[in-house]
Amino acid sequence: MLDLHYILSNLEEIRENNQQRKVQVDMDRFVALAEERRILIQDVEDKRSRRNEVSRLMKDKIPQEQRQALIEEGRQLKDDLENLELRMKQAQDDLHALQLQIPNLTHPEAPRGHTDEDNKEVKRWGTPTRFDFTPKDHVEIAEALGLIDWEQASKVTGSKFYFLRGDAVWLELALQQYALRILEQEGFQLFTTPDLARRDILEGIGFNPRGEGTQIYSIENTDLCLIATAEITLGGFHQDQILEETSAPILCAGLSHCFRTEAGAPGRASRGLYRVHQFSKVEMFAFTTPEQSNATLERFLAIEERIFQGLGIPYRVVDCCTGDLGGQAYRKYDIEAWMPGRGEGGSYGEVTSASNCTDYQARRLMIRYRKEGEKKPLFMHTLNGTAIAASRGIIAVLENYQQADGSVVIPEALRPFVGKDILRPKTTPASAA
RNA sequence: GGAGAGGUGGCCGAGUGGUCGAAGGCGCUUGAUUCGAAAUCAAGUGUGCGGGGAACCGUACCGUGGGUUCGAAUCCCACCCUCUCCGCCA
Repeated sequence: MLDLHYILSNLEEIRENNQQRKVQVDMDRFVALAEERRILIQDVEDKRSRRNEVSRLMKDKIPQEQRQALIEEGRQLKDDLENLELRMKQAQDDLHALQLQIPNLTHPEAPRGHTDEDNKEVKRWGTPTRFDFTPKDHVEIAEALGLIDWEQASKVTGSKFYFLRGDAVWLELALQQYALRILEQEGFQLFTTPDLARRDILEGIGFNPRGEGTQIYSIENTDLCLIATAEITLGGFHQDQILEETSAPILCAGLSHCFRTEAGAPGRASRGLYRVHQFSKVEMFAFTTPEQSNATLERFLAIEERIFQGLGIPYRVVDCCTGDLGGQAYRKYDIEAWMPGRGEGGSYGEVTSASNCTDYQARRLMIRYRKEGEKKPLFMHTLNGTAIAASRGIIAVLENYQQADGSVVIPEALRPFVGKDILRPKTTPASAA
């Protein structure tokens, strides 16, 4: 959410930005509602002021006649207020709803464009893995190794769910541990977070849990939702707090499950683990001062690169264009890992995403800090970035490290956590079914 | 899940209808004292919203949402959360 007064005094900039970001908001209506709200607030406060005055007069001993007149006036004020307050609240709610639709401002260097095809590749690391055999995709590899069960999952939960089994369990835990170890070294506080959060936290972070096409599962008869990312719980952690400037940047790493309905995201390049309803993820989150946030985004990207370089997985970095930023982000970098089994002859697939949300989330969640010499508390900046999404990490490992005989070599960095160097197809038929 | 107690400012804690944005204490800031510090003394010290160039003025906020009343931190109702005991359970 952007600041109301900033919007009103920079209308042209906002209109232009909305257009760049492919978001349509009726700004004329916004301005009209803002004015209506202002007038109603003024009316309401005038009435309240008189009401307080009347009650102040009445606490002293006064002639019965005067008292009766004041009581009458008080009753009248009460009726008037009831009506005015209702209209004020309506105007406020309507304005707020529109305000939420207005996307964040955009970093001046973010590429302009409409779709992810306009994202700008800023870096490549490694070269796409070459094989002297025809590489398989992770679904086939996992099948041969007995690592993922889709069929039984479909009975239990329906499509786009899975059971990891056998060594895939170690692999998933290994990826999490590997990432968490690095983040601890980088000075992050580690968390495992709730997998659910209240609706207003989701909304504060910028998710819309209601309505058609929502990505969010809701829990019936409660105000809780399954989280789509630990960004939600970590960001909500400091809601309504005023923090010390000296504590910034606050770096948090959270492990959680992530749940996504994936409404309206069919087929395409979403085979296997690529797009699923549930996965586990280690997420980075930062609360920073405004001066720190740009550098912190670069730092997040550097950490993500460290993680994928450590795994020896080739990747490229893209600077996301205006149309692909989402509402909250001021700037966003994605890492796309090389996935040999993806598409025809392999392609890069998104594995991380790091965003600087500036004060957009903090304003909604009231996360502030006190700056030396400033009277008013200021909004913090928030950033989030993927350390490792286990599901896509598994894809990248299986596909890049597959061998001609169907086995998969475990990347050096993961071996201490997996407890083995190589995953081999079972030579004897699996007895457990 | 059952019984009881409770949720007040950065923290502790008083307050049962108007004199309460709220006593007192701690903390913090500034000043006095001191060579300096501690101790002591004095003053200040919440947030949002509206207006204003500003000083400031108005308004709201005592877990959340409703209600009673001319007037609610205070009375009533519902919900949420915390603590203690019991039950259940990983």
